[in-house]
Amino acid sequence: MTTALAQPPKSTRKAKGHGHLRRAEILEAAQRIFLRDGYEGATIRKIAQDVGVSSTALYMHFSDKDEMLLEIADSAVCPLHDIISEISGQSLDAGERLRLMLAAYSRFGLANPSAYRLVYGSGFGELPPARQARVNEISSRCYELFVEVAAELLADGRLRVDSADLAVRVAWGACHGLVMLRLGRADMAWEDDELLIALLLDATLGGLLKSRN
Amino acid sequence: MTTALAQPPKSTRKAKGHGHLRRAEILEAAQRIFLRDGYEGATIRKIAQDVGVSSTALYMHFSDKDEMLLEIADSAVCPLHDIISEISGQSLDAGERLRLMLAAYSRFGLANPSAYRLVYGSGFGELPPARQARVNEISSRCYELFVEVAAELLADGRLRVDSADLAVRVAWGACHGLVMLRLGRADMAWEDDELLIALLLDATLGGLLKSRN
Amino acid sequence: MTTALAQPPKSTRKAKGHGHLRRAEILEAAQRIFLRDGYEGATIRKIAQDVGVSSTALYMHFSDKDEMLLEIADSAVCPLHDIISEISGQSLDAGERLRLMLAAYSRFGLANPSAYRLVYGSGFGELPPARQARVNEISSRCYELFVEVAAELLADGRLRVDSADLAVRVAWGACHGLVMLRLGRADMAWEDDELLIALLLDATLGGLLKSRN
Amino acid sequence: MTTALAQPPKSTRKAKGHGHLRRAEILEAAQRIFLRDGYEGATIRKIAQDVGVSSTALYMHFSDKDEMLLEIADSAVCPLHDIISEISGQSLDAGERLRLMLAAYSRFGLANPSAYRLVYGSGFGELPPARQARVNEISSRCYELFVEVAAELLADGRLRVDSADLAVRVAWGACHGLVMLRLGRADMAWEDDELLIALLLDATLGGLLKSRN
DNA sequence: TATGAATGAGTCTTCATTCAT
DNA sequence: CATGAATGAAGACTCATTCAT
Repeated sequence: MTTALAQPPKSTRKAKGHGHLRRAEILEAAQRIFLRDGYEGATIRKIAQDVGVSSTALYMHFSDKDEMLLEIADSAVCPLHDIISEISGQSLDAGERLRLMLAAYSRFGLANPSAYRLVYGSGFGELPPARQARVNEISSRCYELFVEVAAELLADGRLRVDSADLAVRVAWGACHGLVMLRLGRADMAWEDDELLIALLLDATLGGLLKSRN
Repeated sequence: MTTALAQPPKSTRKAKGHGHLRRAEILEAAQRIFLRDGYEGATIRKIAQDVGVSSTALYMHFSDKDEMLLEIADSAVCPLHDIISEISGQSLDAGERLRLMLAAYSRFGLANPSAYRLVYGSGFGELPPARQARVNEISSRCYELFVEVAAELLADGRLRVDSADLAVRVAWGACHGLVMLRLGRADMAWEDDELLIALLLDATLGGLLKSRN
Repeated sequence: MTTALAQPPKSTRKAKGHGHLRRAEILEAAQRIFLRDGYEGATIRKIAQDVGVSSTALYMHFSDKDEMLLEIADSAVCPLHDIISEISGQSLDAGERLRLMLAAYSRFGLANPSAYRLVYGSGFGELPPARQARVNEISSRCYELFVEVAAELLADGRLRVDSADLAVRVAWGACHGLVMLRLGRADMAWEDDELLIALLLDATLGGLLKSRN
Repeated sequence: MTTALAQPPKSTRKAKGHGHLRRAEILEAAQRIFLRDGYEGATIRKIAQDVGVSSTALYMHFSDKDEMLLEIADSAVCPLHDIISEISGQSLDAGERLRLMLAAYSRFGLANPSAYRLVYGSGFGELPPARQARVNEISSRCYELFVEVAAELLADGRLRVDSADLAVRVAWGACHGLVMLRLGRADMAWEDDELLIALLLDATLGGLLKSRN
């Protein structure tokens, strides 16, 4: 998948010792902090200090705090999209494909809590509307892949509901919820992740798809 | 359900000549604002102004902004807990009971976005650990009701898995995810809420419970 | 003249030694600095420091930097308006009255450089448009008094031009220019102020008014 | 008119392969921006960007932002000085000449608000004293031309006052004021500029000069 | 019990300027 | 001659919190 945002200017790597600084370094730190402290909690100063430069320096590479968020969100889901997209292209039974995609999605969420939260965990007015819209757009990219497969299933008469969107939202929602709960309630003792995923997908997809015979 | 914190001295009459003011009044305003403007957006001053007192006055009743949050979270889920608890007490088939409880839970989330978010939407380190722990405790109260019923089902051999906890987490997770997605992605066109809930529960519980015969 | 803005809350004069602080004190300092350093140069911090309080403290009394400007401007011209208004009410020949009013206006400008500049010296985009509008409104108050008299003269057929506005603008402009030049070019050696004023008014009004016979 | 500062090395060809860049180009852009956005609004970065070079590059030609200002002020009044100087050289009646010069001066101010303001609108401590002195010097250049003619008139016994300086200051002041008012109060509805100028000069010079008979 | 006044730390952002290259 | 990267100081403003009263 190609991303409009994730193209750092590949600037000449200057002498490290001198404190010259590149986008990537900033992004890295920013991601860490964004994900640790949330959007409001991630202040320019914290990020700058974490990188070891002045706050002003960040403005050389990003015009805005929001621009950083966007780029981080973007690069955070890129791998996820790639994984799912790859599965989506395999020549497997559509039902199986959807299952694998959702499993991969959930697995990614569990394995990359901060990235996941950044993209899929917002949406409650913590972001200025314009930015939220762009995050939404990013977060929709996987959704669209899901819908493609679901549409295939619908066409084959294998969906128990009459809308690919509806089916996907339910399944996606279920995965999303499990991931969020699992990540958010670290205080609970949780089963093995794979078991959770399998169980959830068995249950959900079992109810959504007609069994092939 | 009884709540440790929410016991305002209902005796004192309001509109006392001097503007004497009680916890409850403040909480009420605070809740309104917390739920409207989010955690960061709810400033002490806004709340104080809304109640009609000085910011200082709030500190006479609450030691902290966070203490208010906690109490609000507490009172926000009280009704939810009551509803679910009530269902839990009905003499219905356990499977049906669980379904109704989960449906009521989801319905409440969809109908009370801010309250829901306040209690179930945190958990990513945005709160100081001690506070998060208390929110978790609050958020666990419904979970426990769910587990009770699931335990019943397990005892009756009607669970497809060998753990009431496991089953509940999957089902709860699914509901949680759908609610969060639905609330967070206002930009998407969504089906009728009842349809979503029904579909989700059909699918999920269908996979989790053995069909009674 | 009554002024909407200039009504400080007469707050109880707290123990001076304690650092309690009133509007008036702030205004005083703000005026000094506004007038010394211009609108852009008058920073909240400078003012606060000058008063001896934190920057935050200023926001207790004024919602805005602009609000301070406005209030200062307002109170700065109040006396001027009063003086001119008083002359305007005297039972003198209209021509003489106009002359006295303009003379008083010029005299005031020369005697109160900072106040004069604050109100009459802006207008080149240094202020945000909304504030400029309000300053303009303030600065128009004397203008209107001038026009009243000029209208009288016009009605009496004593104006060489057919518009009271036109006449006033020319005369006012001339006074304004002399004041600004005199104040702005401290490096030049200037004659006695009264001589300047007299000369200017002789010349200007001589050309604007028909000589009474 | 010759200017000490404005002598760019006209030899170097533009569009030199490497983007070599000369004072003149920078000044040009700087002037445009200074005049459009005012002193505070004209930032080094804007100018640099407008020219198409890095901000750093400007410091190779000017030591300071203020140095640029000075040079711009200088070149901004050059045309004005030229016009007035030209009139001053015509073989006309001295009274008429003065009138034409003042009219041209006023016309220029009205037609070039920012340039006018830059040179004649300062003088209230917004500039560091050293800079102000240099601006004053620039702004005095027209004044001197005025005085020359007034001296002629004085020698011919045609001045109603006994000082050429005095007469000029009054007349100049009047013009200055009308221009400033006209430019600064865009909110007022103004008559035709020529009418204003004519009226002002009729009145002022009428009072200053003895009528030739 | 309540308050008006005050504060210090913090928010994002912009500026003129400099340094090593 | 020119630059990209960086900086320190400053801009207005807001926050939760704390005094003395």
